[in-house]
Amino acid sequence: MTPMKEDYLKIIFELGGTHKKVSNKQIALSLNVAAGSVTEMISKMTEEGLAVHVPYSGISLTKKGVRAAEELVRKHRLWEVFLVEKLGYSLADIHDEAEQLEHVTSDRMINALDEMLGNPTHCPHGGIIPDRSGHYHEDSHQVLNDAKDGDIVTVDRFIDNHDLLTYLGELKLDIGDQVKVLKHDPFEGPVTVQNLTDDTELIVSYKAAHYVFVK
Amino acid sequence: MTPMKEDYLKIIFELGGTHKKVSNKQIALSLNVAAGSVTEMISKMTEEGLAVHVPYSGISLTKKGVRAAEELVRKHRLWEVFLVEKLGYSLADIHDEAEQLEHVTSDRMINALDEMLGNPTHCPHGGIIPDRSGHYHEDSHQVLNDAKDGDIVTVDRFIDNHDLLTYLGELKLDIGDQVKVLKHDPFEGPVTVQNLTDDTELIVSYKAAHYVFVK
DNA sequence: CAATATTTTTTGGTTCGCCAAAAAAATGCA
DNA sequence: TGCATTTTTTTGGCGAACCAAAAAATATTG
Ligand SMILES: [Fe+2]
Ligand SMILES: [Fe+2]
Ligand SMILES: [Fe+2]
Ligand SMILES: [Fe+2]
Repeated sequence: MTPMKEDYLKIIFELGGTHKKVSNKQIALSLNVAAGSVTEMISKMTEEGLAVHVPYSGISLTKKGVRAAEELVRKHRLWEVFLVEKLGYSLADIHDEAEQLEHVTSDRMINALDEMLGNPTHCPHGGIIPDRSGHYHEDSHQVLNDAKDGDIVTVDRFIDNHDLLTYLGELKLDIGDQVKVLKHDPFEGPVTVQNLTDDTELIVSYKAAHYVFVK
Repeated sequence: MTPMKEDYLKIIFELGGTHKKVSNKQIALSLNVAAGSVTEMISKMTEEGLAVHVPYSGISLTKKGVRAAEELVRKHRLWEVFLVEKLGYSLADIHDEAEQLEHVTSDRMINALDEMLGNPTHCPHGGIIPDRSGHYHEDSHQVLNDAKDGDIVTVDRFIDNHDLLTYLGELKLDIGDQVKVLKHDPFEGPVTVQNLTDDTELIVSYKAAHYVFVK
């Protein structure tokens, strides 16, 4: 198992490789590699029993692959909690550091870290942390953009992309905030919401409104 | 800068590359690589201004190389403190984990970790932790084997090799213990000492007695 | 001061991951 | 259905780091 192989595994998992087939192109785009590199890496992962590949059709994970991916998500998110809680990092800076740490973390280390942090259930972006046995179930599915005008919702989870987080930070929109949806502009225009927590009005871009989960 | 290059740098530093020339063979032996691989890697490090290489004579570090090596030693040792203090690891298990972590640790991260740990000055094996600006000076130089029969000395530092630490753990010889040297057997035989801390008699192998520093 | 032994460098070759471009297959649409 | 577009796979090649074995340089020693 190598860092790049681990990243392929994790990305297939995140793209839905547990329950559906993921395309070569999606993987190539997500990892910023050429399509040919994906074909090659996937064939190795197939030999190792981590993935199933039907040529020209798509890629999905085996049980073993899913288990390994959960383990990585667990490591990634626990390190994120550590960076925020213990080292005073801000939300936008933790992802890249955790991306490195996850690949050099033994089972023993991650379990000790988990305990030290008090067995947290969510990462700082609101994602669920799989437990020791890999149980994992992302819970919020509604996206801010899907909320109707007039709805009052609670911000629950962010996709952890650095630029998005920086943008949301500037907007002062945090996890846990209650917001009232005021209006959706047409033609993929922004969503205007009122943050009830500090009573300010925010204009959230169409794209960002798809990366903010609410309930 | 790559993990392997970093390990070359650190080993040259530890073999004395700051003040003298280190041989190709020493490096190859320490890193378990072929001599040819060392020649190759060193030539890259020379191009990058990290090392100075006089063919057939030896290798030493430039100022830049020394600075980078100190940074790595600092990262390595701070992670070791973390593993013991925060995650409950034992002395013998920390080196290999720290060996991985050191290569994925940003300056920001290590400084935050340093602060979180209360700016420790020594790693769990008794080695000095260079400060933020890289100041570093290993202080104890006398080795257990050099102490004369009858001397009473304090155990100060161990070379952090897993097998050595396991052996010393079985012997119940810890850093801080006061011991009285009883006798040196001839022909590279063991050193017999009395541990004044718990009043037991220990027989320490000739080789191990070179890896235990005292004052 | 040779002759031998050791150390170092050079050479030729491997594997791993990556890429660009060509070829093949699947898909979309007219 | 048939042609064009998109996606995927295949091919040929590259750089990094490794090795084993050959060649060159240095060191030891009788
Ligand atoms: Fe993340
Ligand atoms: Fe990663
Ligand atoms: Fe160590
Ligand atoms: Fe290392």
